[in-house]
Amino acid sequence: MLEEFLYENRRFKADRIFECLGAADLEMLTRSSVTHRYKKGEILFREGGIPTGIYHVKSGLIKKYKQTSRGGEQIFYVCSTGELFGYHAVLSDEYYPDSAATIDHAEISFIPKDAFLTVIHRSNAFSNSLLKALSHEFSMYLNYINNLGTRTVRERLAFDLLLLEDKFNLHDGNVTEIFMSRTDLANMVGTAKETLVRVLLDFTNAGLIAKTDRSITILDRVGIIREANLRGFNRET
Amino acid sequence: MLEEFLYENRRFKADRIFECLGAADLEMLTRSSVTHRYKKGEILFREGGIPTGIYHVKSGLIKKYKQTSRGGEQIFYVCSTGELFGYHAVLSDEYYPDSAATIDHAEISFIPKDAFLTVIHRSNAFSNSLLKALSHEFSMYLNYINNLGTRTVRERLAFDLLLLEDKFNLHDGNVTEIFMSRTDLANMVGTAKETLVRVLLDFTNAGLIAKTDRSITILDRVGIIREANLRGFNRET
DNA sequence: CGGACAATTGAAGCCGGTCAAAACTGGTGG
DNA sequence: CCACCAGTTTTGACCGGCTTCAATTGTCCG
Repeated sequence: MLEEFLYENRRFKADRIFECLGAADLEMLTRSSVTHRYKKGEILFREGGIPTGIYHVKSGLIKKYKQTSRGGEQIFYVCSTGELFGYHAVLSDEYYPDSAATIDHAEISFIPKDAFLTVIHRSNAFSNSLLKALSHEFSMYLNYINNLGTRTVRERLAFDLLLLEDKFNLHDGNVTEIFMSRTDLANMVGTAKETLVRVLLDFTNAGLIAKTDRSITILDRVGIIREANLRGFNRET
Repeated sequence: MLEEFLYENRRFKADRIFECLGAADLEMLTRSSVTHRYKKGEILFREGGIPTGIYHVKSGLIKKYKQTSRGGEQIFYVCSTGELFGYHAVLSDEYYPDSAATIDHAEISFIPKDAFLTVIHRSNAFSNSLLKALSHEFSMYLNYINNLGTRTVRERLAFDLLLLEDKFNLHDGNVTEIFMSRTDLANMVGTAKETLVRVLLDFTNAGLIAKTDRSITILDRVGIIREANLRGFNRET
């Protein structure tokens, strides 16, 4: 049931979305795309900016966030290898409603807006595939909202650690170290840095995790799941 | 800027979505739809249920909500006249991720899944129109998440009152009374009934609103906007 | 070896949740 | 028409999770 939930938290895997495309369309996309390397903390786009294309994560993690009134940032999603992002604004033909930045070194492809839209207008199958994917995404955000509105910091942190472990795991099957600054993690959980640190200490003392300054490793997965208190989270028949 | 935000909070207006349809497709939808009257509190569909079609609000208000772990409900959207709902689950071909119930008496049309999907597969223009609408919806939910995660109960309540006034206003241009139970309102703001009542009292004492038991009227719109503290809410250049 | 930044710890205070009980409302049947 | 009941709204009191402010320690890097 946790696995099921983590699955729900993966958005557009490019492979899956693109697989309904014919060879010509697929080539058009790949041919017009450009790949770049980014350093930690580079901003790909900002709230209010004009979208010019969509992004495809080759490696690394990307945080999607929104500015808060007090100057902080609220991270509401983390993209990992294979995921697409930045497509909402292109599709709705509006300004970006959020910002995106790298959490760490990353390699990202950029597909220009025109190519993307052309393919959409050409292929109804692609449109429908996107529709399905977008609709699915909603249930994910609903869970997020539920999470944010009804759970304690402790529960949310436990949950986010599981989620991040999953995201970081995608690189290779063995390492389960979570590299993320305390600030980013706090912004993701939706709490103050100080509170985050204290709960992390709790978890460490309870033997649930180990933290080596800039990385966190889950030692007792079952224990963390217990802390996340996922009862009644998803649809329970 | 508030207006702009309220605009963002309107989802699928059926008229706008359907206007790209040809006569044949449009007729197929209207012909196969059925309209019913519902009493207050009737449930249209539940979390985990199997979707069989989409809904179109003729009159009345509908709450969309998710069950919380402690048996409460978290309202994350209110549909008013003209809006469509229940389409996400149909599009993504999954179980309902949320529930929908009437807030008051309502009249609602039901369009069977098959008819809806047939039209989608037939019309690329319709698919693309939906894509655009769905994508737009995301920015709305992002704002909602931002709201929930970073603002006080007081601010959220003020904001939700403005939003509800807008929703209730759709019936006719003059009345701006908000009919909603304290419980529903609390669930919408994301707080306890008791807290909600206290803040409402505050607002009343400050002359911002008037409450006659089951209804609330905004007296000082500017004052409420100030309480909502919308600075830096949306994209600010 | 500093200097800047990140992480940690401490202490105080408030927002908001929870529990419990009273006041009020509308609806119902005698 | 009135008394009563069930559900909702309101008020009161208490407590605890989190935020905030401030200061200290730790760490990376030029």
